[in-house]
Amino acid sequence: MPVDAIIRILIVDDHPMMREGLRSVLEDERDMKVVGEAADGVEGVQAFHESQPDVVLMDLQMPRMDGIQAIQEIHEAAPDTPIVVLTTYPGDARVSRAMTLGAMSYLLKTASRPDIVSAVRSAMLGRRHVAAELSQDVSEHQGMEPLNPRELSVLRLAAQGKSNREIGDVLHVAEDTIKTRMKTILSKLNANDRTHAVTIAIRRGFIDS
Amino acid sequence: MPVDAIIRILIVDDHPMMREGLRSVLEDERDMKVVGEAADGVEGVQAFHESQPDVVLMDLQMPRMDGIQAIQEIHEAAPDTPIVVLTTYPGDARVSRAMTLGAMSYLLKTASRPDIVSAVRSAMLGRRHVAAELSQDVSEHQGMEPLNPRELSVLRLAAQGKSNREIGDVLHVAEDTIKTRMKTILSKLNANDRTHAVTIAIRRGFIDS
DNA sequence: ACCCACATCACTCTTTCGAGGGGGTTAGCC
DNA sequence: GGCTAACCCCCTCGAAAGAGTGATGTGGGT
Repeated sequence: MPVDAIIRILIVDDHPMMREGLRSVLEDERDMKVVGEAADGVEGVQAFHESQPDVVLMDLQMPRMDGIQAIQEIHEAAPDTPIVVLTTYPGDARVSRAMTLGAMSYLLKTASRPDIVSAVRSAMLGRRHVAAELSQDVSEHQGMEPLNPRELSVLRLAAQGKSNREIGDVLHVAEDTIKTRMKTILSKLNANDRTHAVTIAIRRGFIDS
Repeated sequence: MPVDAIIRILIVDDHPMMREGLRSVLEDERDMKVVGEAADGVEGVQAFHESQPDVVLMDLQMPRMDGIQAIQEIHEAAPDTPIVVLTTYPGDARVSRAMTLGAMSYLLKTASRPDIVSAVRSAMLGRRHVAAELSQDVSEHQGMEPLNPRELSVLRLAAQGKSNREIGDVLHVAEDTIKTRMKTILSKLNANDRTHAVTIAIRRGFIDS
């Protein structure tokens, strides 16, 4: 560890201009240095091992491996390295997942220069932080049961315009089983019908469109 | 017009780091100058009138006034000023709309430094351009009839979990009318059912989630 | 005047949904 | 052994949805 405690940072984001902006802002700080950049999750994990940063700035929504999985892999390899998520809002479900899987902070891309800098510093001190705009939304939904994997499969197929019968065929179970699942889904998401359920699930980040 | 033909640029994007990156990249070019920045559509239109740029770099998906509307207003005020859209992919419908309303080029945020610089230069020369990843998707759907305003209203209400009867009540028409509309929607979007239609419409950018 | 896109409504018929009940099996946890 | 979670299945029934077909009105263009 260097005496001057320079904070070594890895940036993972698939937008070159965003990386450019982050690099420029962070390197303006005397005690920060960007030691690596990556454009997707796979590159990110690899770059992490190569550059051994003190902090990782990570986007979600990237090609190949998404940020969630990259967070998981990096966190497993180095549980003490703080990961700061910096992304456009993808729904409370993804925020919760990211935080559960080891993210230290969660910022929106609308964050200003000081927001970013101070998030990195706070993360180095082990302080967890979630952007105010998010924390409300996340806490609103906390306590609600999340959808389990089976329910997610059913909902994804429903989103593709499949009937309960067709979903049953795909998943090799009876149509009645799908009906039961669908009822649970509607109840968990507080949805009026399957169409509403899909809308909610997309908005909240349970499934992709 | 200055003798050296300096290209004066306005950046409109709600992500400060993205603006920072763009500014840094563009100002590296000898003949380019960023003369204004704005964080939403309202600010963007205002900044346009104040700074009178030669080119506008515009994000869609912004608070207050979105990029589509801002493009429209700027294009009405100054039809000769090229507008370069720079955004994450919001579906072919929005690309088409942006281009129709006066955008000169359409880039993805995954665009690299040279992509951006050359897009600005091309735009100055009046060359229309759409990122390759998009043009395929857009041309695939071109020729297909787009949804008209009434159909959009119906679909939006369906996405909220309303039945045909309820949609009819809201729009003050008979349930049968909604059924007819819904059939047209399903046919236009090539959807199996209303749930599928909503998924497709969100993906393609006809409606928001 | 004619065409045409848009909007509205009606009637029949079949299928699917979703609400409401009722079961049952594994597997792991303490 | 109890307990819970995640699965799976069955039945009824009324309310929707969606396919098919046809009709009327209206405003804008040419």
